[in-house]
Amino acid sequence: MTNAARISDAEWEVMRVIWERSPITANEVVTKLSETSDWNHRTIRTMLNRLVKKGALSVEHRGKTYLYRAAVARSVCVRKETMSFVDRVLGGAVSPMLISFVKNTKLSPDEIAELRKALEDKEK
Amino acid sequence: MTNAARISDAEWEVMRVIWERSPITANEVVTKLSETSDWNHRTIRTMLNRLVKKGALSVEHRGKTYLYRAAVARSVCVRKETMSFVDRVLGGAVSPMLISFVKNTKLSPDEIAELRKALEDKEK
DNA sequence: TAATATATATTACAGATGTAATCCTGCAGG
DNA sequence: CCTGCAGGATTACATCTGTAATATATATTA
Repeated sequence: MTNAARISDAEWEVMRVIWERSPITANEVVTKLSETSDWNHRTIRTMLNRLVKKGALSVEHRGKTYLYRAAVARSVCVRKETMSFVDRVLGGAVSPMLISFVKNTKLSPDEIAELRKALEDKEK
Repeated sequence: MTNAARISDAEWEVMRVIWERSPITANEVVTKLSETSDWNHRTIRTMLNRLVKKGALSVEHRGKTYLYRAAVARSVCVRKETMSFVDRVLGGAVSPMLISFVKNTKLSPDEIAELRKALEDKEK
């Protein structure tokens, strides 16, 4: 799927579950999402169908049930959404956002170290 | 406006112009946006109206024209959108995004320095 | 003063989204 | 063998969004 359709807010919720444990049945998705949301199972099925139609998921007939699996890489979708976010909300300016996040987010020592290293590599 | 309605993608474009130079007339918004988009002026007016209805803008009758000004602070909206983005797309995990951005974004030496400084402050 | 230009107000309309309800169908149980 | 149930397929429906078109009011100009 080179140019996947846009994934909506609610659909991201579903995709995150599927990226975490793919392949997965509709029922498993419903069960998993019940822990964190109060969507009706019909609603979840609707989103699964739409995601298939959008090409973000693929289905495989497995007995009486379908098996869903992600058809687009999480990293690709994340990157795309991030770019869109940076353009739309920040007007394309990435570094103010980075600085603001570094200042306002709790980061572990490891994460700080990794960021420093990335910056050093960059400076060369 | 404590809890403003959601600002849509296209509306962000308009809001960015208004935050930059508020108060501003509809015409000035149209002119400004013509530089970067090819929206019909009708379209822009529609968005201005919707933004007023949403409480994101306020209007003041000034002669034959209206003067628009932002009714919500940019920083508040940016923060809100950012939080929503981090939750939805990253599942709440900020640092992988930061690292990925540092690695993949062109940053000026000044920006790098500022980031390093923010990290140092953090380490204490 | 009537026509024209300009700005605002109202209406339109299709596709996306959130949120399901209803219909259909094959398998398991009585 | 018939029936209800678990799942999938189809349909629903109000809002929101993108993208304007049409209508109306007002100000300026001939």
